[in-house]
Amino acid sequence: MLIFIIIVNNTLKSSLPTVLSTETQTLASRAFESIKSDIIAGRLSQGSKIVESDLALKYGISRGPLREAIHRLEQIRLVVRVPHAGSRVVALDSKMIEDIYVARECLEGMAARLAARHMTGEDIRSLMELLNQHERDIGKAEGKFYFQSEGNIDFHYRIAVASQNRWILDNLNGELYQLIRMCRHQSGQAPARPQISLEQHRQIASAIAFRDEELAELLMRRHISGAWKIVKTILEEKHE
Amino acid sequence: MLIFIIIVNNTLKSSLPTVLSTETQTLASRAFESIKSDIIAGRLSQGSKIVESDLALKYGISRGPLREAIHRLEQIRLVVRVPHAGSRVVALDSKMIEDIYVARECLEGMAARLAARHMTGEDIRSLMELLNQHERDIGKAEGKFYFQSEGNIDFHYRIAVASQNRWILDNLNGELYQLIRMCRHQSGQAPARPQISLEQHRQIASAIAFRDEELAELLMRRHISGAWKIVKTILEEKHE
DNA sequence: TTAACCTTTATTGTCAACAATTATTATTTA
DNA sequence: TAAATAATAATTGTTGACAATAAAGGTTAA
Repeated sequence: MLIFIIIVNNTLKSSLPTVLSTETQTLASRAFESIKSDIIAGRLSQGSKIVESDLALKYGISRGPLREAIHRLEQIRLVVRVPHAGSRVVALDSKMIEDIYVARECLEGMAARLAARHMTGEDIRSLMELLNQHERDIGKAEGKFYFQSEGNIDFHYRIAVASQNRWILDNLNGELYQLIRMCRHQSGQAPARPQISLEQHRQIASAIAFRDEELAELLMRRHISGAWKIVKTILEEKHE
Repeated sequence: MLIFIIIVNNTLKSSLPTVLSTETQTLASRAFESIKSDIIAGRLSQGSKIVESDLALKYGISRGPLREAIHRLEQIRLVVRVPHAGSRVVALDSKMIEDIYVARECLEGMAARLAARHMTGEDIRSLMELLNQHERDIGKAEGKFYFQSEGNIDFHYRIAVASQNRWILDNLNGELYQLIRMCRHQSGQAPARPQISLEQHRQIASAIAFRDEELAELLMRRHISGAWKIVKTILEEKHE
């Protein structure tokens, strides 16, 4: 039996499922979660080879459930696998990151549109409150990119949930956000322009409050393509 | 090393990977393909329970690779699985089909935009030729919904490929198109308004040829949301 | 008769050994 | 010395048996 302890940070309550961490019932699930966080945090470095027996030993389980975990990691694109030749941690290059941002742009744009359609008044109030919380966090925890970064994803996650579209939600939460996190953990953390980002979030929330689907989608798409442009320049600088 | 063989049918050359039939190397892959086509064709009916040992016996393999096949089917959403309780073939309800069409709308919209950016002159000529072929097919094979239906997906597939975005391509080709096929195979085949559909495809191709990204995306989104409206009315009629 | 509990059965989860494949190294030959 | 080839080692794919869990059915008590 394995017990997960949920640490509630009173200054920043996160609604992300990563934290709630439903006490997983099967060895494969637990291995999946462990390896996933190892990859995202960079403890398993990009492009490094994954040997089944090694990892099985490391986690104290047999190769069966570990294989299942790897297959699931392959699905969410944290691992690439070639038959008979083994699997490696994904290596994110510039093109791949661009693809991720472009996919996010259209999916989250649609999510914002649907959120404007489906969110209840209570949902919207709660969303506004989250943004206020973010504002306070920015003031307090200057330079603490981690919290800011998670808070950022938190906003986007709420929109994705509010879309009430399982495909969109699963894609964003199951694959794209993970890779964004991974990307940040490695390339010197966060984009770090919290005020601008917060302001854009406020505009999106406002459009949702006014039930302006068109505008909500438009603003979200701009917000994300803008984020990509910044990431891109950072990557290009780094490349020299 | 893996070699793809493209079989060219002279009356209807399909660029779909379903046809190129990569000679799969592993038992799990073969089982995956077999079960997938069984589900899509309705030989495994929606919502029916999947018992590992039964299927293993049926395909003459052991439970190990069969489990892997089921996991992969779960990823592409043809199967839903609950831990310790087994897995069932997905049961498509109206809401789920709507979600699929909405996801398609934004992903393919973006794909059309990107196609307008990336397609070469040769690509565009080939696309036009495909549409001419479709026109001939409509004239010839009246009522042969299968060809029309596959031809329809064929057009969309080319756009997705031309987007040069792996996420978008994989999502469409790996998950959404499969479910659309499945949906058609069951609910009395095709939407059957080939001329209108063809005309809309022509408009999209034209926008791509003019490198009008904005228009290409707009037209594609209309095309798909229009298709959903028709499917929706059919479903509602059927429900009575 | 119904509800709770226990027993049985069917099914999934896990394991360790075996087979097949690929990568590596050593050896031979030009 | 370099290239090609064969032997070896490492790793993945596959199998059948065993353990754990959940569903089904029957039994007992209120």
